[in-house]
Amino acid sequence: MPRTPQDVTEAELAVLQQMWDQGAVTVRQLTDELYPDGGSSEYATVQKLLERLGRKNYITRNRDVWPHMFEATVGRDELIGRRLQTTADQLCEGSLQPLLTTLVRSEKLSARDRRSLRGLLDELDKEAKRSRG
Amino acid sequence: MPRTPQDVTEAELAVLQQMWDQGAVTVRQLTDELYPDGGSSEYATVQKLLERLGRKNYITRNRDVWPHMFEATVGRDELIGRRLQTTADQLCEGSLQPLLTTLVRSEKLSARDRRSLRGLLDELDKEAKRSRG
DNA sequence: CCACGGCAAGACAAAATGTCTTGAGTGCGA
DNA sequence: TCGCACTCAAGACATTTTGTCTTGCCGTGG
Repeated sequence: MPRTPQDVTEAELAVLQQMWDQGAVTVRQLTDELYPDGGSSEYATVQKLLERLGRKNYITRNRDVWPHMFEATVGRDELIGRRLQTTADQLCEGSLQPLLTTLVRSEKLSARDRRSLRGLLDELDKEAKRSRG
Repeated sequence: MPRTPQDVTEAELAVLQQMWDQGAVTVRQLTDELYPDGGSSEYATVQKLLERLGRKNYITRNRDVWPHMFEATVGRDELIGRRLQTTADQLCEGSLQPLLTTLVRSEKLSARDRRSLRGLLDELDKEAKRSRG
């Protein structure tokens, strides 16, 4: 029963969050944010995390500037989508429908949430009508 | 940066799935299903997985029968809910709303899907009104 | 040129996770 | 009753993951 690693680990995610907030950043910037009182070892840690994120194609590295600048190539939304699909694959044979149902049923959904969801559905209706002709 | 273990690992999940399908089961039954050509060591593996699931309170063990019978105390839906919340916590500051949006956008919802979703929302509205007033 | 910081590659340690070993306990049939 | 096969329980173990660190090289600015 082989185990499958995480798409993005917690430490890697912390790096991504910074990039989502700040756009292109250097290793130094990331280190200062993530390990405010860190020394040179933490710097190397961030380097390693970036290397791993790079290997997974979740970021790009601009080598034309000095120091190198890093940027996320995956957005928060896309990562959310991946996680949802993973959950669906593991628990619902790949179907997202049960997730949707669970979410909507979840009582944490406020009246406002419901309203905005309706709006979203309206948009989809319009879109469907338009593309249908 | 401490790492947090998974709620239910893949192997543990395989055990849970069996229980969801079959209800109360013995270690032997699980082993035969999960490791069709397995020997005595796989049996022990399943035992260990059950022990860990038990420690997390995801199953119960009936010691009054021989051999012991095991049963899931967590449902598929509940586990889905936990996973969704985890994703929300990690990527959306705990809010489920972005997950909902992502789902509705990503899944190609048919007109019927949309209608049934609206119906579900109507129910929730009614419920809210009822409990409020 | 030289000190300072960035870069790269790999070593490392702790933890997670799937698996296995072992010894004792339990019930059934000869 | 005894033997036997099966179950239970606890812990040891191997591998992988993951966060961290060490080290040596390199480029740049003073």
